[in-house]
Amino acid sequence: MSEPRRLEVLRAIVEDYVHSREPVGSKALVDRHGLGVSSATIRNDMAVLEEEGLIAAPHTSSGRIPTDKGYRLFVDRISEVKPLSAPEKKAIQTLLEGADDLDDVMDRTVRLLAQLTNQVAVVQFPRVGGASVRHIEFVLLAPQQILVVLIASNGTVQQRIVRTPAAIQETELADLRQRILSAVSGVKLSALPAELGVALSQLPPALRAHGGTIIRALEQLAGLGRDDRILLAGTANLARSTGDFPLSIGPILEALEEQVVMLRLLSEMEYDARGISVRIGSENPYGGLSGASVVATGYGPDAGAKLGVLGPTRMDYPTTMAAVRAVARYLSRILEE
Amino acid sequence: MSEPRRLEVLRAIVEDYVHSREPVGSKALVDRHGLGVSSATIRNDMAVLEEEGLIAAPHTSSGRIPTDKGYRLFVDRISEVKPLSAPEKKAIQTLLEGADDLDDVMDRTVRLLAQLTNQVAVVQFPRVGGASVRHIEFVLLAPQQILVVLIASNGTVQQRIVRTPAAIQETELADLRQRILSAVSGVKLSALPAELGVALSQLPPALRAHGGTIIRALEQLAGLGRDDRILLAGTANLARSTGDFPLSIGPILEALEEQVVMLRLLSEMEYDARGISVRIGSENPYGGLSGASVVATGYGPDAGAKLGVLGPTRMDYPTTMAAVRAVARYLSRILEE
DNA sequence: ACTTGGCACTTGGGTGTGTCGAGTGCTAAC
DNA sequence: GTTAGCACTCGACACACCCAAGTGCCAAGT
Repeated sequence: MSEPRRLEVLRAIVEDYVHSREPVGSKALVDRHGLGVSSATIRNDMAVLEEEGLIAAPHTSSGRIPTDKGYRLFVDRISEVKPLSAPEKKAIQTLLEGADDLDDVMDRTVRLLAQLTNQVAVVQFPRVGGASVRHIEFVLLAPQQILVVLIASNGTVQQRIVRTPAAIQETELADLRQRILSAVSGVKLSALPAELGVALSQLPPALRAHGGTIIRALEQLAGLGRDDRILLAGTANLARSTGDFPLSIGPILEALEEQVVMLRLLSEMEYDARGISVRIGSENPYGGLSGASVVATGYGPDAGAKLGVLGPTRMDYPTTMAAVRAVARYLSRILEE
Repeated sequence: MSEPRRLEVLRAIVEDYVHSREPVGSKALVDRHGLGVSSATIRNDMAVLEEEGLIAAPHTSSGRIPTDKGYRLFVDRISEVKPLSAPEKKAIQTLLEGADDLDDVMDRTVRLLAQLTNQVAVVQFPRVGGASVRHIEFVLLAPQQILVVLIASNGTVQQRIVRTPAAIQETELADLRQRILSAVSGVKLSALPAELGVALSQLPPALRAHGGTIIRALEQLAGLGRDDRILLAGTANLARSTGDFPLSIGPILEALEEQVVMLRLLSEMEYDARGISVRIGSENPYGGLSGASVVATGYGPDAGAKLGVLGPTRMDYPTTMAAVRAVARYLSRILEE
């Protein structure tokens, strides 16, 4: 009863189950995969695998299906990420290169990923934390209304309209802009709040009141910037695989809709040597997502922003992982320019 | 066999079916609703209603369910929009007033609507077409890179970064801004392209090249503004009512994901005297949405932007219509300030 | 001209039974 | 450590059956 063969059996079970959706028995295994042993031997192997908690039988004397633990072992030790085909790579590249806007790039990416994997795709907007301040602009819209614009070095633009308690002069505003801009130009967005605090304390008292209002707005722009936005695509793919999910897909849709949940989910993933993170079924922190798996990875300069897909536990991990990795790479490259 | 009673029967069938989900029979009708006649009479009425295509029997000798046509008659002639309860109104108001940002308002609105109706809520961002130009700003980010910002009177801000073929001076840019702004300040966004064309032709030749680049960007900002964005909430509500939809919910999720489809859908709705538009089942143009009904209305100054909910044909129309109308009103009021 | 009671008929759903096939676990032999 | 064989277990399916709900229609009543 050799160890390598047992792993081979597990791999075969996973692969068969993934594309038949049905419990797989010992006989079917020896038929489909040319293992050089008889079904009885496989049965013995399967008994051991079951004892180890890697596979389970839905009911007495039916075939076996992989457990979450079984998938985990499969992903970690058995499977190999299989590279995408050349035409696929080509398609990814041309599609992403055709985008003009950052919004457009992200939109195309998420759709592409959904289509490629036939699952729900999730991408998080690039984090602005690593970017720095490129420009700041204040525009007086009305005596007590100021448009505050913050442009980051990665091309993202944040804006917000604030009301000031008292009227402010155009010249006064220009002065403020000059002072604040010179204080924070080139500063990393993550360090912006601190620098703004310093800048505020150095303002002449006459400018303090309005300066405070504006600086608070800037802090918000830097903080809750675009990096807390996520994009979804392919939710319809969930419906196709009804039955793959133990419960209904309701809780999953709920989770997807709650950006906060998804953000936490993505940020909590840990990355293995291959740079891809997989959360399988019950490994997911949020209860509604047991029965679902998440395959994600980081992208961009410091891999700070995340992107990934969500699908049934019974998913084709090698292909999915390949697609996720490939899309992340191409996206990183596009964003670099 | 009086006409009024037949309508009463139809109403009773719709109401019963809506909250029992089961075909309703003649006996159950006389029991639950105190119609002063026997079940045999009701049967005769139902036979007529069936002949008129207002109700149908799923199989021989089972109860009847309303057809799309039946719902239509119900909505048009029988039902009354029932006002929301005072606490509900209060809740809407306080929730919406707590928002600070336009984005925040829209986000709260769509969630609110989903929760109120237990269905999928859709809101379209306010149209900018009716709004006018409040301010224009050009920011020189790099010698050949200009940030173009367009602020509309309704508070929406559009921005875009354009590259110019040749370097441009700060002073030159300020001059351009001055000329263009004075030409289009206060102009309706819908009329902006025309006015920009005039402005361009009046520019001194030296400014033409850069001016053209910038003006093209402005045109785009005015055109494909925020009004083509929609927000969704409550998709999980679809899952709860599996079985209400003849097919799977897949096509519906697909349609919801395609902003273009939803935008067309919303814009094509026609509004009756009550100002609320209802599309029932097969009345929907897009095939994937047969089996679903849409209740929508306009909001904002000229009711140009739309908002509504999507749910199973078997929905509680009076309550849903009331909720949609109420939310639209409160939203309009909030946006006015 | 409606309304009503009565009755025969239809049908989906639930239940119980029997059969079939896939699959297991175990034991004894190789 | 592997294999063949065998008894056993279930789920899935088909079939028969009955029941309750409901209809359609007819003849009688108002």
